[in-house]
Amino acid sequence: MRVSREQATRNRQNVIDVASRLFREHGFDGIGLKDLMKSAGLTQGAFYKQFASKEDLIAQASQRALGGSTEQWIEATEKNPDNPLEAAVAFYLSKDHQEARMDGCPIVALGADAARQSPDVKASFEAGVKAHLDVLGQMISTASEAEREEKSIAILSLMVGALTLARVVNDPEMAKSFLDAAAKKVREIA
Amino acid sequence: MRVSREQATRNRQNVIDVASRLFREHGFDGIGLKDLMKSAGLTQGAFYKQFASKEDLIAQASQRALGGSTEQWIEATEKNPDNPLEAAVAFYLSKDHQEARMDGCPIVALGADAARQSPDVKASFEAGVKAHLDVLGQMISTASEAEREEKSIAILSLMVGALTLARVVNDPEMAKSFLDAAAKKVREIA
DNA sequence: ATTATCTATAGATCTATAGATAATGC
DNA sequence: ATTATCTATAGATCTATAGATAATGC
Repeated sequence: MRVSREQATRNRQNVIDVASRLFREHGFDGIGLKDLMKSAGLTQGAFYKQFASKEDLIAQASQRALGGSTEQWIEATEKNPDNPLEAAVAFYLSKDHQEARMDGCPIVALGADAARQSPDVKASFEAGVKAHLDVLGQMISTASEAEREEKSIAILSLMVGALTLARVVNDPEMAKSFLDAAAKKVREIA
Repeated sequence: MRVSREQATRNRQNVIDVASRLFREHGFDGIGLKDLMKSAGLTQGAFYKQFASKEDLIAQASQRALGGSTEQWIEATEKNPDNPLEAAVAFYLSKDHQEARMDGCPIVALGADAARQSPDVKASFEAGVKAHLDVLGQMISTASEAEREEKSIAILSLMVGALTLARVVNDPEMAKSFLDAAAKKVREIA
């Protein structure tokens, strides 16, 4: 039954990956450790050798999710170096992203949940939001540093808010109008 | 034990009110029916004579919360008829609102939760979001109807996103910078 | 007679722990 | 000898239901 330390590390990383996706899909309270470990190909009993508590996993999975999200922004930048912001808008404010909660932005998928969590979990989100703002800041050409920061905050807020609104309504056309209106304003701000 | 029909109606309304607040505080999955009914001064056994299921209450409490939120926007308008948008910004993008999850905007407090719920619950949110946009639209002086709608969407998105970001970080100064940057951009958009 | 609420409970699920097992790593 | 994972379980909590109770409303 015992596996090598290397395999145990891989297992732990896999649990964090799986959790970062399942939490985004079902919320922190919407998925239990039994189902979560099963999705990672293990049983519930293996959990507590790897993590101190469910909250510990929540903090680590949040960090992982935010890191992956920052990575997505950077990839968008690299895909279109001449107009990185346009590339970011195209992926973030898209129907695909709206429907792909499990692989999408964790700030939107788990923002309301995170606001109720411990400082440890919020620390994961704080670091992730900072990283997002840094990446966004590099996409903006502006005069002063203060203006760069303000614009980054406004653009991230606009995009997070629009995707949130798009996901809480039933009507697909209304959702699209939220994403489109936000995209237009992002371009005006930048 | 039995109470009058009038009292039963009052009890049901009270349960919906209490739920609309406790759900915002703890999330739909973060509070059980036992604690919820206890907070309303009843026992769990009384629940199913009043509601078909927990999901039924979630839909009704969401509708109540969104309605109350729209009401807050209208009150802000009435408090400062000369500059209603400034009044709305002052209450929505404030430290008080950031800290008052239980009585604040349900789109921010429950947006991520609502995205995972049934069409019935999303219908409550959709109607509420529409009402918010209508109230916001009346605060904006603009040339065309299309522009009014786009601006309303952008402003609501910006405010929802900024409050979400403010609530997921630990650092109070960072939170304040999110609210302030959003307030500045809302003024520029309107 | 009806019914709003109560107490009690069924059956499922939750987090966390205990002890067994078997492979690793010294 | 150590330990990663397993099965099994404790104890709490979850949604939902059943049956008793007592006040309403006909």
